[in-house]
Amino acid sequence: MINVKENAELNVLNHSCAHLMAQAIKRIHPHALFWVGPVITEGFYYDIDLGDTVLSESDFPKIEAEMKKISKDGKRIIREEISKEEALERFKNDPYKLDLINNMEGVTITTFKQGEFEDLCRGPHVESVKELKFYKLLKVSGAYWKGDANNKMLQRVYGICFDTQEALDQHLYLLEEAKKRDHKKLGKELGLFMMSEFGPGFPFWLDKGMILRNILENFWYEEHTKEGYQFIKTPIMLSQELWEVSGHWFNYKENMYISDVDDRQFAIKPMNCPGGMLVYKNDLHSYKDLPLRVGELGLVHRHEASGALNGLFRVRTFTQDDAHLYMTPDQVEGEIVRLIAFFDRVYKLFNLNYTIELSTRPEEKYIGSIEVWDESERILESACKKSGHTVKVNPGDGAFYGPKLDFHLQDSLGRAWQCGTIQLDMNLPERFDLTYVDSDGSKKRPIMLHRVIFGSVERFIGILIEHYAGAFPLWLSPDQVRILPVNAEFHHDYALQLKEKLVEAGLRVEVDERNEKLGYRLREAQMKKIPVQLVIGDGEVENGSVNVRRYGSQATESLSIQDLIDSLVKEVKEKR
RNA sequence: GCCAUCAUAGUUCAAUGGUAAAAUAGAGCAAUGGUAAUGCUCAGCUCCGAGUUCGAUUCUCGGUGAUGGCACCA
Repeated sequence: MINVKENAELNVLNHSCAHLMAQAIKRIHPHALFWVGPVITEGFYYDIDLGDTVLSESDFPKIEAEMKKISKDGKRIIREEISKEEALERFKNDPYKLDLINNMEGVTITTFKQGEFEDLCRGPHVESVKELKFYKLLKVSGAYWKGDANNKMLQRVYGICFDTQEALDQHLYLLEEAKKRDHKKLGKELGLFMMSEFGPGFPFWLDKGMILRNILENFWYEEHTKEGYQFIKTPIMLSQELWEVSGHWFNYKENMYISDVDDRQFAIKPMNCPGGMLVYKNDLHSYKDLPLRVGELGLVHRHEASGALNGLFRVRTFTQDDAHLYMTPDQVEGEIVRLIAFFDRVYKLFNLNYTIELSTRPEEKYIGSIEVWDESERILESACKKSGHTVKVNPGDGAFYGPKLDFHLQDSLGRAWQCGTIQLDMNLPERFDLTYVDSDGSKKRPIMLHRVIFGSVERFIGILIEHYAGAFPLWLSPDQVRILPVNAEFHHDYALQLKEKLVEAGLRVEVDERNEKLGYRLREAQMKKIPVQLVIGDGEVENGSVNVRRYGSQATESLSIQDLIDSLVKEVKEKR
C-alpha cells in the first residue's frame, strides 16, 4: 500500500482533492457544513454536517461527476491571508469554522478559494483543480465531532487521489486483493473457525483451525522453553476481592463479565496478571532466582463494545501469549535486549517485518515518580538501540502504570498490526506487595514486565491467514499432503501404503478416493491451498514413486517415496 | 455504544405484495479417470417478533446479527 501521507506531492494532491469533494458536495447539498478534511495514510476524508441528509455510497457517482465537472472547469486555487476578525466575519454562518478560528492563536489564518468555494485551510494546495484527475471516493461512515464520543456524529466521506490512473488502479487492485484475503472469508472457506449469532465475538474453532492453533501454541511453548521460561495456567474466574487488589474492579469493571458464586461476586479474568501475581506470591523468591520468566497462554474475556467486534481481530474471548518477568533493577536492560531478540526471531520466521514504538508517561494519569518513569523510558529506548532498532516515540501514550514498547507488524500487503508489546509495570508489584530476598537478606521489590509476542493467538492467526492469503507454509498448514489416486480402485492399496508412510513420518495427510475425475479432485486440493499434492497412477505404482505438485505451481516432479518424505520432513523442521 | 449499509438453501447469489431462479457443496445412479470442474436424477432456503394488507420473503416498526467506519482496544 502506498503511504500517501509520507509522500509530499501526493499529500498535497489528496488534500486538494478533499476540498474538491467538499465543493462538489456543497453544490449538491448547499446546506452542508464542513469540519475538517485531513490527509491520512491512505487518502483523505472530510467530516461533514449534512443535517438530516444521509449520504450513502450510492451517492458517490453523483458527487464524483460533480467533482469531474469542477475539475474540468479548471479554476485556480487561490490562497489568501486574512485577519482573525476578517475570518470570523467571513465564516460567521458556519459554527464549525468559527470553532476552529476561535481556537487559533498566534497563527496566520489562510483560506483557499476555488471558484465559489472557499475553505479555511493551512494548505498547501495544488495550483488548480485541473490537476485533480485520478481519484475515487471509497466509503462513508459516521465520525464523532472532534473524535469525542460525547459529541454529535458527523458524516465522514473517505477518498483517495493519485497522480496517475495507473497508481489509482493499482491501489484499487490492492483493495480488492485485501478483500480476497479477508480472514473471515478464508476462515470459512478453509474450515478454520466459525462465528454464531449465539455468541457474538466468541469464535468457534473448527478442526482445521485447531490444528493450526495447536501448531502455533506448541511452537510457542518450545521457543519459550528454550528461552528459560516456566509455564503456568491460572483460573479464568476469580473473586471480586482479587480484582479490588489489582485495581480492575474500579478501572475495568465495565469490560468484565461478572457472576455470582455462592454469596460472592466473581469475575472472569480480562487479563492474566492478577492470577500471575498470586502464583509469584505462592513462593518466597531469592535474588538468585531472578530473572524469573513465567509464561501463560491465558484465556481472557473482555466485554468489548458490540461495534468493535471484527472477525478474529477483535473478539470477546481470546488467548494471550502472556508472560510476566520479574527481575532486579540492574537486570532490566539486558532482559529487554534479550526479549527484543526473541521477538525478532519469531516475527522473522513468519516473514513479518516490524517497527518498534515507545510509549511514554501520560501527561496526567500516571502512578509513580517522574524520575522512575524517565529512567524506565531511558532503559527501554537504550535496549532498542542496543538491539539495532530505531524507535518511534509516542509521547504520553504509555499505560498509567508504566511505559511500553509496541511492535507493529507489517503483513504482505503492507498493512500494520500491533501485536507484541513489552510493558514495564510499576503498579502491580506494589499492589500485591511482591518481594524477593536480596543478597543482604533484605526484602526488595522486583521490577516486573508484561509481554506478549503474538498479542492474542486469535488475532495473530487472523493476521497469518491474511498475510499468507490462506496458503500456509508447510509446517503451519492444517492439511499438508493430499494423495490423489488416478483410479480409486486400482491405486487404492498403494495410496493407503503411501499415506501410512507419510503419517509415520509425522505429516498430515489425506487420501481423496472419491469417484471423481483427477482434475476435479486436484482442483479442490488447489482451492483448499494444500501445499503438497501427490498424484499416483499406474506409473507410480509400478516403480514405487510419487508424482508431486506443489500449491501455486503447475510443475510436477517425480520422486521416490523416501526422497519425498526426507524433503518434506526437512521442510517442516526448518519451518519453511 | 454511535452513524450508515445489509440479512434468501451448508456456501455464493437471483427475483417477487400471491411462499422463490441458479451455481456450488450434499445424496443416488451411470461413467474408470494423468494435473483446476463428466453426465443425469433427487433433496434442501426467505434471521426473529409485531404492524399494514384478503394475502408479506418483499412495505413499516422493533429486535438480533454481520459489514464499513467512529469511539474504545490485544
